[in-house]
Parts: sequence; C-alpha cells; structure tokens
Amino acid sequence: MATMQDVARRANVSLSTVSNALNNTRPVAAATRARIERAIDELGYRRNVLARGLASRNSRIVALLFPAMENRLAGTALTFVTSAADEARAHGYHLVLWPLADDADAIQELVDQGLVEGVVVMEVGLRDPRVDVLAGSGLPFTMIGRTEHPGELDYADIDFDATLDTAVGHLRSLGHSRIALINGPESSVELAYGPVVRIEQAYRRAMSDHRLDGVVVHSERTVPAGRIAAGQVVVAAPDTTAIIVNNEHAAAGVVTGLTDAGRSVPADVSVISLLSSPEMAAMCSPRLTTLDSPGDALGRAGVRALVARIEKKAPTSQVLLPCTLHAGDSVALARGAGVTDGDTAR
Amino acid sequence: MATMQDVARRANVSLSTVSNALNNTRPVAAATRARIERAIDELGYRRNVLARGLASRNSRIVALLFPAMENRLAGTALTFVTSAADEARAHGYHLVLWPLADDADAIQELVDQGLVEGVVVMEVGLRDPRVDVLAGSGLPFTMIGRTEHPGELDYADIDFDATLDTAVGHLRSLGHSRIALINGPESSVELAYGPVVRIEQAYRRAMSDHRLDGVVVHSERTVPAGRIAAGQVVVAAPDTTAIIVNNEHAAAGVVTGLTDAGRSVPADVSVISLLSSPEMAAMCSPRLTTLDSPGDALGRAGVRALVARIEKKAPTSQVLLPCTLHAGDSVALARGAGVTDGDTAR
DNA sequence: CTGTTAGCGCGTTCAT
DNA sequence: ATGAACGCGCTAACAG
Repeated sequence: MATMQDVARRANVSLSTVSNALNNTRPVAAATRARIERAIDELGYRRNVLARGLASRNSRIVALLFPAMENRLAGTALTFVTSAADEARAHGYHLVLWPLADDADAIQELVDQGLVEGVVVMEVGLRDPRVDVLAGSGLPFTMIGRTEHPGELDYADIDFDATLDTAVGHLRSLGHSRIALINGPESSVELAYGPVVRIEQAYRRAMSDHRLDGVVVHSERTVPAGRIAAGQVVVAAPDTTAIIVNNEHAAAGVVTGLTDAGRSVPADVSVISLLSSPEMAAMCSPRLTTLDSPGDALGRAGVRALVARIEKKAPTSQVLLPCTLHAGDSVALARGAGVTDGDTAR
Repeated sequence: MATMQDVARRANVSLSTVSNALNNTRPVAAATRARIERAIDELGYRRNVLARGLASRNSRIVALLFPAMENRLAGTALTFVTSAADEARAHGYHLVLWPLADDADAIQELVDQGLVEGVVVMEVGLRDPRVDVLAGSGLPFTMIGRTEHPGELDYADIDFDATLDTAVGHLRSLGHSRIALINGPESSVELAYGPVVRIEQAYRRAMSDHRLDGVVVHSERTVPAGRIAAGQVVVAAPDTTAIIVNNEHAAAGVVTGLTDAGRSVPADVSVISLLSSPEMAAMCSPRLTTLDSPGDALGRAGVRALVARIEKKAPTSQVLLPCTLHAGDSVALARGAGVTDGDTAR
C-alpha cells in the first residue's frame, strides 16, 4: 500500500504539500496539484483512515448503538440500519454497529476507546440510561426516538400525533366512530418505551378532538397475543367498528381474533396497522391497511444530524416524521355509513 | 482521555511495560502489574483503538459487505447483521457496515483505506465480482453463501441438500408424492444467485432419490407473484398435493392462489415455506410450516471464520448449515394416505 | 523482568 | 506557494 510519502516523492514535492492538496488546507499551485494527482492515480493511493484519524483526531467513524436481538421494529429495522450506513458513507463516514442493550459499562468502554466521533442511538426510551452515559461522555450523539425531556438534544422520531390524526381521521371519514386501540404491552409503558406511551397519548387526544371515547387494550407483539386482544376489544366494546393496532404481528392476530368472534374484516370491523411496512402487511389476508414507519428517513436524518453536529455546522436538530397511510383491504366503510370506499378512493 | 503514558507515570514504570502488561506480550512482575492495573482503574484508561491499529497494523475492525436495499433475505437479514456484530464484539473486533452492491471501484476504495482487517461478504452469488475484488486485494475475507467454485475460500452457507431432503422427506412421510417447487425468479438463475440455483438442484435430486418427478415454477418474491405461481402449478400439475415455496412472501401468495383455485390448505394441498422465519410465517393463516434460515448461526460462523483467518489460527473453514423444520398448520396428510399428523407429531 | 527508541501514516505548526 | 520537523498514542524491536 502506497503512503503519502510515496506520493510526495513521485510528485517531487514534500509530504506536507500532498497533505494540504488533499485536504485543501492551504493553497497549492495548479501545476503541483496536477503532478500530485497524477502520482496518486499511478500509485492507486488512498489515505490511511487510521493514521488520518490519529493525527487529526477525526476518525470519520460513527457508531450505531442499537438494542441487540429485540424485534420491536423488526419490520423496518433493517431498512433503518442500511440507510444509516448508506447515509454515513455519503458523508465520507464509516458506520460501526454496537449491538448493546442498556449496558452502561459496555457503552462507556466503547466510547472510551476513542474510535468513533459520534453515536446514533436507536430505540431511545423516555428514560434511557444509554442517553445518560453518552451525555456524560461529551461525545456528540443523536437519538432515534427521544427521551421524555430531550431539551437541546438532537433527535429524529416518528410524529405520533400526526400519525394518529391520520389513522383516526381516515376512519372517521369512512363513518367510523367506535374506534379502539390495541397498543403494545403494558410492560412497555412501565419500561418507558416511547412509541407505546406516545401512541396512547396521541390516540386519546385524536379521539377527543373528534369528541369520541376511546378503548385501549394492550397486547404483546405476537400473533396469538393480538388474537386474544381482539377478543378483549369485542367484549369490552362490542359496538367497535374499527381497530388501530400498534404492532404488525399483533395486527395479523387481530384479524384472526375478530374472525373467531364472528366479525369479518373489513365488513364488520376495519383494521389499521401502525408502524408497519407494506411488505409485511401484504402477507395477511385481507391485506392490511398500514401506516408505514419512515424507517429509511429516520436513519438518514439521524446520521445527517450527527454529522452536522460533529462538524459543528448546525444547531440542534429535532425532527418528527409522520407515518404514511398505505391502503390495503382491511379498512372499509362503517356499517350504515353511506360515503365511498376509503381504501380505493383517491 | 488518559493516555498510556499517563498510566506509566502514575505506576512508576515505562510506557512499554504498560503496553506489555496489557497485551501479555512479555512477562510482567505481579507487583508491577498490580500497580499498573491500579493506575488504569484510577484514570479510567482505555487503549486508543486508532493508535493501536496504526502501530500494530491490526485495527481489530472488520467489515460486513452487503447489498443495500435488497430484500432477498429480508426476514432474517437483521438477525444476521446483529449476530455478526455481536460475534465480532465477542472477539474484540468492531464491525463496520459497507452497504454496497456490485460496485467494484467503491469496494476497492474502501479496502485501500486500510481501515479493516477483513471482510464478511453477504449474499454471495455463483459468480460474484465482489469476491474477485477481494481475492485480488489480498485482504482476508469469508463468504456467506459461496461461489460456484469456492476452492479454498472460506464460506458459511445453507445446506440446501439437507434442507430439501428434510422438506421432501417430511412430505413423503405424510404420503405426498406429487410435490411441486415454487422457486425464486428466473432472473435470479441468470444472475447466478446461489440459493435459487442450488435449491432447484437439491429439489430435483431429492425428488429423484424418492423416484418422483418434479414440477418447478418460478416466482418473484412478492405475495401477488406467489398467487399467480400457485395457479400455474395447479394448471401444470393438477394432482399436486404439496408445494415447497422458496420465498415467504411468495408463500403467503401461494396459499391465497390455491384458495382461488378451489384447493384448501392444508386439506387439499400442503405448503412448506423455505428459508423463512417463524415470526413471518405466523402472520399467514394457516400458519405456515417453515424451514427456517439459520441466519444467526451463519452470521456468527462467518465472523468466527474471518477472525480465525486474520489471526492465522485456522485453515480453510467451509461450513454448511441446514434449515430447521418448524411446524405450522400448512402441512397435513396427503389425501388418501393413512399415517399420522405430520405437523403435530413428534 | 524492565527501560529506551524508532517508527506506524498522517495533520499541523513553523519556517522560508 | 512549499518544506522541515514535530507529535497523535501506541507497538515492537533492541538493550540491559
């Protein structure tokens, strides 16, 4: 592997001139620059990332800290990781993966290794020990999700209010008024998992905006749990004509559970799956109507904000992105209403 | 951040003694070691990864090269990435993500940056330009999947022969003999995508081992495509009683397509979904019987082999891992056969 | 067993 | 506009 010294010799200049030409850190005569570039081509030279990082104290490496082996976001998490890596690359950064749960010591150790210039933290909880560690370390970081009181911290999160306005509004426009929510597990609330808590708040607010009462049932993120939850809704509110479900695995179970209870989807009860992807939703029959997570956009926004902060080119970045409605076949007019078909209508 | 020099001063030893204590690269007196460890604790010292990498030429960073935005393995790809990162960490390595398609120049550039000591290549094709680039670079690498002629190259791949023996054998034991395969798209064959090619070969061999004729239909990896493919099977081989489907999205469509054609699953036709995950399969009704991809094991095996090669502690590592049968509700006794219930039987 | 010294490849003064 | 020299934090000879 050629070094910068090799390039310098071949171009008959000093090492520092090569460095300055590459970094545009001081003017270089056009002619010399040309000779340098030629030498670089001929040698196939690339700057050594390690040496550059050591000398400049800018490693151009950022970390993605995410909870290993959790599948809350299973559907979109891969998109998320991929787009984050891609965005980092677009900015000339490498992305390393730190698959860690709330292990403060492990995080501190990785931070202290001095490899990365910043961290993107996925799946941030309302109270998140990882955030405390990072804040204490002084290392730049941005959150995907956000704590209860983000203050001036950077984040990119889902706009739950807008998302539930869309969900409830869509159902309302089709004549539904008995709209239930099947949210993530109660344990998520206790664990201060943001989406579950915020979805519930947003749902209640959206419902009250429409002067409607709500019914909330909690469910684990599995098909059988969703099935049971559907039964609970039917018992608790037999006149329910629409259900908003937080998890797509649960949503699949909800459809089955409704069928068990003698309700057909969407003729009797409409179902909307929150934070899903259309690919997953297509596996159910009927195909679920979804509000898709903006996984790709979140990943990119998080990395972009982090890079901006590292390079001190930007103030606090706090972004909220709504889920987008993706029509399937699980939503229809409420019984007795006389409008149009919601899913197929433009 | 404290440096090794700081530790040395505080422990009243020289820099090199600290280094040697940390790396066990030469004997250090117990007493000295104790003083050093104490100093390290008190200062909260961690070795700087960059400096260590530069001096030793061992960055302890490996890359995961994977096709961005593809969803062939969507179901298990996240597991794969996560477990690879976790395994790397267990060996004291960092894992960086290189989300690149077949962009030889980009790969070469990243390699030349000298950041990583090795690469795990995901989704390797039968003829794969990325493998050529890496082989030419001299950098250690291991493949997930394998080229047509891997030679002495390291790889971890699915054992397609064993997997299709399991699938066909399972169906045979339930009395099925008209067993069709719905494989990935024809384009995958042309593109030399390993799994599609190898699954088809393994299917034909397994069928002929049982002295059976096979029927193969190709399908894109989507629900509607699977639905169409099911129709094609019914037309081409009306007496089919079982279908093995390569992709889980397609598999969901196959169930619908069979229903369209007046065949019920599993009463009339059994369906097995290949290279799936039980979580996805549970979203269908009936719940699909699957042969689950060993995503986690593949990721770990790939990283483990790579680390072994980097540290020169191992010869060629070529691993084949079978998919495991996971019973759902989409497989039953063949009509007219009088054995046992396959899915619920132990 | 321990200390001294020379790099690793590059950014960054300070000169000129 | 360009060179020379120093140092980033650490490993790895080479001494003793």
